[in-house]
Amino acid sequence: MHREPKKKRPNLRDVSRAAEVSVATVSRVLNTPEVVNKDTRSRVEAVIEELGFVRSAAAFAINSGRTRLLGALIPNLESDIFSLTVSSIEQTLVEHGFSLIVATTDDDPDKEARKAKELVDVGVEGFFVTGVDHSDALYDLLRRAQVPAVAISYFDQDYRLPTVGYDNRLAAKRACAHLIELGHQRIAVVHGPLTGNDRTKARVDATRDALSAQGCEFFEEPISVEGGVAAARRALTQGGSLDAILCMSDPMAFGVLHELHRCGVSVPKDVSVVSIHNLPASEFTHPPLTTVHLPARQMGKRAAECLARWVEHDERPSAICLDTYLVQRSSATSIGNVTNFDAN
Amino acid sequence: MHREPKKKRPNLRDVSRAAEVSVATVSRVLNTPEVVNKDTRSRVEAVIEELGFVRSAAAFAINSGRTRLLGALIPNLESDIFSLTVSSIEQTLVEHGFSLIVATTDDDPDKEARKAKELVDVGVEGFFVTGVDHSDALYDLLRRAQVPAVAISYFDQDYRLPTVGYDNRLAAKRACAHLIELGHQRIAVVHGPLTGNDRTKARVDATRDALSAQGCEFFEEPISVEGGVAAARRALTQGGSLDAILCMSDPMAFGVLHELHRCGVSVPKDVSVVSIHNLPASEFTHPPLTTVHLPARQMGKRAAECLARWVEHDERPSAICLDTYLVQRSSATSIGNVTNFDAN
DNA sequence: CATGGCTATGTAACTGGTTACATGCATCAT
DNA sequence: ATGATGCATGTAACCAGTTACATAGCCATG
Repeated sequence: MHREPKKKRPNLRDVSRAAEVSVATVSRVLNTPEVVNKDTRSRVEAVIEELGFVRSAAAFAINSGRTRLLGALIPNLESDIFSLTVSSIEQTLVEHGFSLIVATTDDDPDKEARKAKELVDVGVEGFFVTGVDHSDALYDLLRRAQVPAVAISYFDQDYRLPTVGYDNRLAAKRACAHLIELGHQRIAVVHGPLTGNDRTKARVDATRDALSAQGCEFFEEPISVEGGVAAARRALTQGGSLDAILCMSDPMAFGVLHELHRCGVSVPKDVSVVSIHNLPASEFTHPPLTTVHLPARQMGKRAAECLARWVEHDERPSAICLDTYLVQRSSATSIGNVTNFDAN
Repeated sequence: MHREPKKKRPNLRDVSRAAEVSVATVSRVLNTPEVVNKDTRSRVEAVIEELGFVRSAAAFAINSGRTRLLGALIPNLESDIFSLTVSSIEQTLVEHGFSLIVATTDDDPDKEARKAKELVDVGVEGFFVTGVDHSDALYDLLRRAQVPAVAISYFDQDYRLPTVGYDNRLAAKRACAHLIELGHQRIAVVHGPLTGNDRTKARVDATRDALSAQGCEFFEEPISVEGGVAAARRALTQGGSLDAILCMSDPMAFGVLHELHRCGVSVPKDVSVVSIHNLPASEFTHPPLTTVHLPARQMGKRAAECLARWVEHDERPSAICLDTYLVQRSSATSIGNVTNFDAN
């Protein structure tokens, strides 16, 4: 009763009939109002208003070949790691007149390929994918559907898709360099799963190289605060004595800090903690976290601009590498007043 | 050169020609393969594969009237408050074969109406909106476009749209009741902007009622960790002596805890802190945060199910109220050993 | 052998818009 | 009076699919 009987949505023909003009004229009122006579136009507009006409997106798309839809394939939305980027992508795309479909993949290439297929099926004109490890099915789809895609969170000049991201190896190296500079020798490296996550892989690889002269042990747990707690617990018990903990991702560092505090380990006095990401929350941990800044928002913006331009003007973008830099706060300090010998 | 000349995507007619069958047969292979002869089918499938045919989403949509797209209008994605819900919505929708377009509104009803228009223009079959304060333009659009919409993060049995959420007033009352029970008298209430945010409004209203017997002062800052820091600073300086701080949202509580710690105020010994939301991070603050749990994930799931069913089976859902409950951790304690008189 | 039913396929209309081209008509210079 | 120009509008084809209906071939039944 408070909901009218839901009659069929009126279409262009209905409007043209009611306004006693041709469909072409109605279409013109919609698309190029300036070419139609003022009186006719207002009459048509009145009818459109009266009938509550809304143009069918599908019919528009079938003619223009444009859906103004882009899709983002991201591991998840629950962590700030990606929600910041997605947020930035969405805000930037609006300026270019695109809407964004989000699809989560759980870092599973097969799931990613399936979701990509669904995105194509609903008509996206382009994609964002995360990282550079993807299933053949995805590449195949991109080729067949001729849909542009840019890869984010990673930089690789030579990758088959344009990448917009940062050098994950370098980011890890910056963190390592800082720890080395501070004189740390026994370092626990806390990281997320290596399968399906090329970002983590690259960082862990670079870390292994950079810390080859130091003693370091690796602890793998899920990328989450809980994961950080678990890793810290393991590092504390089985890891013997530690100078520092290096986290490959801020959420894990939050967990590490929490667990160290709970165990009465003082940061940075007893153990230094350094991480990678510089999420907004990292400024407000106890103590504030020293971490390598990854420009998540900027990356979203740049990637969105690239893909928008690619789709609109058919200009394939070239790879973009964004800067990372260490943000020194107070969770890491020199091994300090006690034995501060350095090997070389 | 590494990118083929981008010839036009093959269509149904191209396939039918190459396979020497009619368009109807190709269409049948796509939609009801069981009715077509095995040999014919495999021949057509081979051609589809060979030509790299992908069916046009727009053409499919124009016939079926189905786009399988839903839209979510949410204030922002940067905070866990919404990203948890959106994540849950997305995961649930996949099971129903829908894709999700996200659009952020910054709690601005006009921006929301504009984005809603864009969503309709790209063809969504349904909406999620946040809260119950919206512009007339939005309601008008929903009516004209005949697009179902459910409102989340809020419960109101009598609202014009079905709501799937929780009782924000009750959530605030639970927090207040806890503080009263613990004997707190001088309470600073930290909250986000009241304009355009009905959730905050409802909570602040309920708090004002519940704490009418206590002394309480209100501090408005942006809903963010920084906002919490700013609010705590103001509360500490201009607020005189305080028993407790009640935060209307966890991110603000994180800032409050941080600032109190920085100022050497011990929680909960000197000041108790209670909040509303129970974000995943709330378990890992210092000290762990006592907060009223709002079922963000569950809400996303339920809302997604409602809207999916509404769109598919034309069953308008009725409002759903999810439970909230206090999670006691260690940021709030009885006013305790010192003067613990209660008025009634 | 005609009839009926079944299966597999084709023809053409239809979805709801856009748009190339045609037309009608007023204005203006010749 | 005549043709050129330009504006406003209409007609019908077209986009890429789906689908109602028609048809053709085959086998079984009476």
